[in-house]
Amino acid sequence: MPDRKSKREQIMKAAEAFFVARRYHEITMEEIAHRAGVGKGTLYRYFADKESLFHEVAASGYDTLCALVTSQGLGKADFREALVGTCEAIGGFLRHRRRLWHMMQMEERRLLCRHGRGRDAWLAQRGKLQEAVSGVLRRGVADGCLRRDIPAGSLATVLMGMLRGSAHEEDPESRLKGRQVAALFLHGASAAVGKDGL
Amino acid sequence: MPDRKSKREQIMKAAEAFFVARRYHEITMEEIAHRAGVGKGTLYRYFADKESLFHEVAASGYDTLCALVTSQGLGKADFREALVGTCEAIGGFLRHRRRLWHMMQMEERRLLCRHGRGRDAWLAQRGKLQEAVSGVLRRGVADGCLRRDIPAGSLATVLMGMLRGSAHEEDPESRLKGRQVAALFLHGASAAVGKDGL
DNA sequence: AAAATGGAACTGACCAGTCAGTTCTGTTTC
DNA sequence: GAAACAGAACTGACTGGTCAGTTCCATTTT
Repeated sequence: MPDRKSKREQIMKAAEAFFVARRYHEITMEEIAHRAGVGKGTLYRYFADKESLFHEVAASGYDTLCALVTSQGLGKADFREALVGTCEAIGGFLRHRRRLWHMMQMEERRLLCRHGRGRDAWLAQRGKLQEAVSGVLRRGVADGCLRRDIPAGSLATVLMGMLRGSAHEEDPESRLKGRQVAALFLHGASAAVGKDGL
Repeated sequence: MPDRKSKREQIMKAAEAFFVARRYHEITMEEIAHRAGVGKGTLYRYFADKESLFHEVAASGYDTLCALVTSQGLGKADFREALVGTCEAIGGFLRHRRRLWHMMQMEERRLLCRHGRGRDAWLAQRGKLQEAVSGVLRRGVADGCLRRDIPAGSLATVLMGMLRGSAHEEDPESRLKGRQVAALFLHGASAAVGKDGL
């Protein structure tokens, strides 16, 4: 039945379910083991300790997110399509896996206070996402669609903030769609703008 | 010397210093007591337990933030000034007290998973901030400066996201000023915009 | 003197991580 | 094909340490 790799994933899945719902110190390894359907000792055959397990689950979120942006954003030929794709990809992730995102933030905070390999590896992964989004925007600059006075990196950070903000909205009615955020990002909230915007 | 109220603040200040730097379970009440220059027993004369202490520190962040927006944003007569003031106030807070903000996020997550008075009180406080920012924007709508097709509340959420995003930028060089974020919010990142933007 | 405090000592709950013993799986031998 | 074997994978009871919260009393403050 499940080979080694899939058992690892099975453990991570169980761990994620708990870690995203409660705080680190409120989760016991026993619970995780139980949910994963393995013995407690088995956890330690796959992960060095609780901290590593937490870290790996958090880090996996970046992998998912990067893959999404790469396929939905960088993959598109037209800049506007790429922008909307990026917004939809990131927005969807933030909406459906909000708690995982929060877990990533917690892990980030922990790592950034420290120094060394763990910190650098994390920053590298975060940088990859930043780079992917910036890549989409740089194409917009090259196409003459985006202003040149603000670096693409800064624009990317702001765009991601907008997406995070709008994903934060509880009420699905008043939550902006990816396309709307993209339009807002492009043309702003000023009144002097056509309805559709893109 | 210090009266009851100021000793309470002294404890909260010490607690904040620890809680923003490490995780909940990594902080001991003894450390906090020591840093605050009080006995461990005394902590429990001011706060019911560790959880309450954490909560009160986190909640105090919202008080500060609301006060800032009210004075720097809602206080201004002209909409554009109010917008810039709001951006600078929130941006400054997020930059200088980033870790406190993060602590607030953690507490929020904890409370939103639950039900009852704690949750409602927190949402009320968060609502006050949202309301303050929306208030500034509603004035913009009334003045005809802002588009009417998106509710002020949604615009406020997006604006706060932009501010959070730009405050997140480590490098002070490439970090956008409050005024720039305001301009970006108003007119977007599209190339068809004058340099200054406001 | 009454109230508040510092801080040491204590208690009981809790849990990460360990390890001796068990089960599973694949291989070799007869 | 079955018996014997090897060792990897797994298990869960156990241990040692930690820490929140309490209690107590000598000391300070009001």
